[in-house]
Amino acid sequence: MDLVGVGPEEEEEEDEEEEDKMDPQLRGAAGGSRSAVEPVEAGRLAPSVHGQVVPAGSASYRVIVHVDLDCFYAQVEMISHPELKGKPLGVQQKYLVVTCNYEARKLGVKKLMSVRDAKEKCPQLVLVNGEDLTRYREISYKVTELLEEFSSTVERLGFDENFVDITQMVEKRLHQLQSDDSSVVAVSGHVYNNQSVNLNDILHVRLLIGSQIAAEMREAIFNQLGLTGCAGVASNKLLSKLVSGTFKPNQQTVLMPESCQDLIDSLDHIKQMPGIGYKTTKRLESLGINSVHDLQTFSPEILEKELGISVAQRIQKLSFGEDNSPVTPSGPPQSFSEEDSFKKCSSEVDAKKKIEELLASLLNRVCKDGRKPHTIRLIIRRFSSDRHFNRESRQCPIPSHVIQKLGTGNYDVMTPMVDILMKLFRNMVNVKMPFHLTLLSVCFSNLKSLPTSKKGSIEFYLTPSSSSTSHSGKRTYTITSGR
DNA sequence: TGGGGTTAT
DNA sequence: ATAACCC
Repeated sequence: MDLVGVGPEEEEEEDEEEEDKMDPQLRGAAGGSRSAVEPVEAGRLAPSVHGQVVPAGSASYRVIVHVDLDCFYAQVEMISHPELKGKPLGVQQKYLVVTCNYEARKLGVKKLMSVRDAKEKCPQLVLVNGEDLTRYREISYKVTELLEEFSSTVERLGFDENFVDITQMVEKRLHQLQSDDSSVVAVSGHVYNNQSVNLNDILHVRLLIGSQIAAEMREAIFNQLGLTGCAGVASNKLLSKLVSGTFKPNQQTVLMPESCQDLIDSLDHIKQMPGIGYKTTKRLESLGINSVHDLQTFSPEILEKELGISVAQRIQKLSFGEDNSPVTPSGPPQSFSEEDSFKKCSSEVDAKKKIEELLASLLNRVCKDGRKPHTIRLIIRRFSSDRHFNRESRQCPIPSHVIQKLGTGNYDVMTPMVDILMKLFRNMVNVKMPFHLTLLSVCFSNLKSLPTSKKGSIEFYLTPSSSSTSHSGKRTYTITSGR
């Protein structure tokens, strides 16, 4: 029989339900007798797939996985403070609970709830301060680096999400399967909509292999870093992201192409479509567009006139589940920033103190990175009833003599930097008039690697010998006087 | 609403 | 420099 389904009679779903009720942290702490990921359920690869040649057009068919860590900050805090495990835990920034563990969610705490509301809902809630992102950032990059071992094409989205393009890895495994006669194909985790899987369909087989790779990724993240998360496997970023959230904590889901329409129909408002933000939602609503179906069927011409051709075409494609944007490798960060918000800052002296704090942390970070920033920016938020839209910034190049001093602990780099920042400050804020700021932020950008030229390094004075590589793989050199 | 990030204009 | 998007 060529059709191999993932039927409800197979025990996968029941297994998932039990896992859902378990605390992933407790399970991890219990001695690791269980895997972090769901069991695999196997079916024989259809004979017809064995000899199947990869169709020419399928080069454009990608396999993307979206990995989404469960309540990331709360997980990091529970790893740092194991005594908090099992208790309802919230991570606090100023007077907000920015995220919380599942114990707290069961008791009614939501993300971005005010501390007052959260304590009211859940008096036993334990709160830890999460304003210092250092540990979160470190662990976040460890996750990305782990995923980069699977495929170098990893794109970060925030601290807790990654997209990985595994098309090539899937192709490789597919060829192995096709040349190996005893091959067996299994799905790992859920199939969206419980759709039956057709092992004669090469796209289905690719996605199943993708589900296995996703399981391996989650297993590696759990084993090496002690973190649990969800994964979604699909043919593009949009769909992989949407499908990763369908079974929630610590589970994974694969989307077969036939269920694409059902997945996007499951959104009950355009606001939930990644890529359609606050502003665009407001403008779409004013056009009477509220549902994904509204957007699908709306006149493209009118939409283009209203939003511009770029946004209009992009979001209308999104409404059909189409997203051709590539997974763009994030690499090292493009900028470093530190910010602090507060009730009130209304004097230049006060601002200078806060700016010095932000700068000191930033210099530390930039020193560890090794690259040098060539641009510095100061961002402020003035007191206003409209909290959202109200940031201003000034930036300028960092003078080269200051750049040179970065990373060398010898000279004081604080003083010239603070001078620059205070000039930017006075450029934005008339300090002779009363002012009321509620946020200050300093950002380093335009990061450049140290001069890659060998000039000044020992290699500049050496020249590769004619038999340029030895058996050990090391270069051999003869001494020259420099070039 | 926090404390971050990105790309496009 | 700002505006939009993401978490």
